[in-house]
Amino acid sequence: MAIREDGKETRLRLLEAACEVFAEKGYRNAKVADICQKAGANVASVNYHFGDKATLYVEAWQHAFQIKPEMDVPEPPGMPPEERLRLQIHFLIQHHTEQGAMGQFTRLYLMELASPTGLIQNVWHRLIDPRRQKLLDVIHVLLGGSACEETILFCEMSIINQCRALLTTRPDDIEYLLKQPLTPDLITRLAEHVTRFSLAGIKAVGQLPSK
Amino acid sequence: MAIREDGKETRLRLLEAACEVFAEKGYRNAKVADICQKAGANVASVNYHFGDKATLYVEAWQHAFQIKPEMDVPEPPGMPPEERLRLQIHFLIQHHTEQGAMGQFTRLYLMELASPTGLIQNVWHRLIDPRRQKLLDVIHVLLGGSACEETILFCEMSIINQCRALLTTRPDDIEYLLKQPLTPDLITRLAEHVTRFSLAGIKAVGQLPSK
DNA sequence: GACAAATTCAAATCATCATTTAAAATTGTT
DNA sequence: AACAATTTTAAATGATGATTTGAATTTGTC
Repeated sequence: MAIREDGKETRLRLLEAACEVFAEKGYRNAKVADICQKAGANVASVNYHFGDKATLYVEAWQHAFQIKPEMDVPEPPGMPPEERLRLQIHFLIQHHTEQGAMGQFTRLYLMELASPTGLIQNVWHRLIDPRRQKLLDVIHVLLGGSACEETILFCEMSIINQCRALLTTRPDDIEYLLKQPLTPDLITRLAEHVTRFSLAGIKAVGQLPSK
Repeated sequence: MAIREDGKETRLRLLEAACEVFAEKGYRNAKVADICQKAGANVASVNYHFGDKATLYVEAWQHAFQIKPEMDVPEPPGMPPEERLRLQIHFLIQHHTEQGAMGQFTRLYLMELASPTGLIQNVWHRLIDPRRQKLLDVIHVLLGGSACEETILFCEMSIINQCRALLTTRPDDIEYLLKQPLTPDLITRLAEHVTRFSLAGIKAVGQLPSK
């Protein structure tokens, strides 16, 4: 019986192409044809290897997450919470312009946050919740421990939504809003701004009596 | 020569239905058929009265903005900048769940911010810039006057993107993220959070040496 | 009431994509 | 080399939605 292995290569190329295209366009706007072309494969290959576009999306997610080790934000023990928050924010904001697996995953992640497909419900908890928990932990510490859960979650929203913007807004519009070209340096400054802005925000809402 | 006027009524119903549907679904996900059904008109009427979906979108924008007077955030003279910022934030966040013309325009506006169509470039400046300028003014004052333009624009992004989230995130996801049902009361608390968070953020980045 | 212009309507057409099909090509095994 | 399972391919099919068409219908004017 013949057990060919060459199909697995195509499958892999499809996964990688899918990551790129989904990360750039989002699920809805990504065309199966584009993915196949980028992968150098026939349109029918998506159906052959994955069944349909939705399944390809889910598998692309899982594939992008394979590189998990380098995905994690480094957190040396003893690092002050302010610094941990800074790292997480820079991580979210900067990686979306980065080449490589890490940037790709971040783009995929923020894209799903921006316009959720609901297709990865199962995958989501396993992949995202641990990362989310880290952010919540830092916020919790920064709030001073006495804050109610709602406050923590509100702060999380404030931070995530500031970070999301870079992804969900067209580059043209960002340049129009900020009145300057979107350089890596600008992104760094923006990350720094979001950090300071959010640190102060957290401290401020932490001083209120919790409900 | 006959000059019938009854067509104008249909045109108006189409505009109002278009506002609602576009505001709810965004340009891409809004179906011409849905708009027509809501307006009680035939599908062909969009073509007859407006030419195509894109033109209908632009005209819906202009229509939604007709109610301009009540659109403006009230700003009694002598009101402290903190209070002016609070009003603007509550305005942005709360109106998107509100009935009526004001809420509709806010939804349309935030929806275009969330996924820009690029169709209303011409309309945008005339309609949005004055409103945007008000927010920038308040931020400028709160920053203490010595801040560079980039800082002002960064703060604007921070605030707008916090407000956008409520619109660009599916209600289900908001409830999941915040772990509670999305009631008007929750929205009020969220608006209050964004206000405090942002006020502190602005004050903090205003104390840095400007570049 | 009859006419002409304006408006509505149901159905047809187009365009865009995802998905399926069935034939052709390739690979591993003998 | 021959064969069978696997993979690729071009072309067909389907589904969804926007747009167009041309025949009714309605309205204002005479």
